[in-house]
Amino acid sequence: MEGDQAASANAARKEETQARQRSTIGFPYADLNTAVDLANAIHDHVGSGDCDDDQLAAWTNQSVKSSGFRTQIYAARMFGVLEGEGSRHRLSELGRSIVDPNRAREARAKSFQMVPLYKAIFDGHRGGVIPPTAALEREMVGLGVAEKQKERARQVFERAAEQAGYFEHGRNRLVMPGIAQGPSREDENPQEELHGGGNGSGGGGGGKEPPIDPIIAGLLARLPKSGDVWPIAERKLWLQLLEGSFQLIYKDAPAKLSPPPGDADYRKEHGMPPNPEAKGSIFD
DNA sequence: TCGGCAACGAAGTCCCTGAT
DNA sequence: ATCAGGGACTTCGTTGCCGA
Repeated sequence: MEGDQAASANAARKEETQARQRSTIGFPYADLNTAVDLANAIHDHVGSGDCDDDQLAAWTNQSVKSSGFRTQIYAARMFGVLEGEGSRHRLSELGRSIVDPNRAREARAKSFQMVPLYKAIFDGHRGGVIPPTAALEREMVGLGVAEKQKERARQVFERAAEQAGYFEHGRNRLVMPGIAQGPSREDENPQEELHGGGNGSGGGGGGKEPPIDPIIAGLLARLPKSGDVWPIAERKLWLQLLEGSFQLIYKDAPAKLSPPPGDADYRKEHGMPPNPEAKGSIFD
């Protein structure tokens, strides 16, 4: 009996474990101000030198073992403010800028875009209006945030955007704060500059528009090679994500100019031959 | 000496709860 | 509803042991 109970407990536990989802895109669980606080603590005590967990925890009145402290360290590294190996920490170049009142504004703006999730959202809504809460959370899930973390991710995102100055033109608009734009390479891709580069598909911020939106690039990167096995269900999911991304990235034509024609209507209107394969949606 | 494997610890992540 | 913090869990890299 006890064996049965243990077995069912194990089964339940396994089920629970399988339900547990991990995010596939990086985002911090603590906001930008938290990262700046850690940076200030290091700057105040050792300047550009390094310190260890114990010291940093003591300076910020925390316990090394608390998960809160670890979350903050992780966030500070993700914002590109701190760097180091293991339990040693020091200010990164960006961290040194962020504790300098003359450069803090620019550094905060750059830090915000060090986070892959935030950069993807920023690039996806450049010059446009960000969607309301529920839609924004859905978008985050689409970008790789775990379903159960979407709310927390959105909350931290909003705080960080506020703290980095991206909401200066209203909370529904993500606008890079006005800073003197130099020709430096760091402006074009701060993430590569400070982390020795990722694998490139998400890059392309800064002055120029990227040739392909990072969201689309991310989806393309997940496309299996020709000849690989790719189940129908997964293909549909991929196409749905692509469709959602298009809605997110591209503006629709003004209603007056473009009534929503069906494929047949559209072809007729534009003098094209009828599509022999037309059977409704691409998802059919 | 080398390769396989298990144990262990650190880092990263998720979830829950109490406070505001 | 949101925030803050702690506990618990998963993942991954390292280390040590053992047999070939």
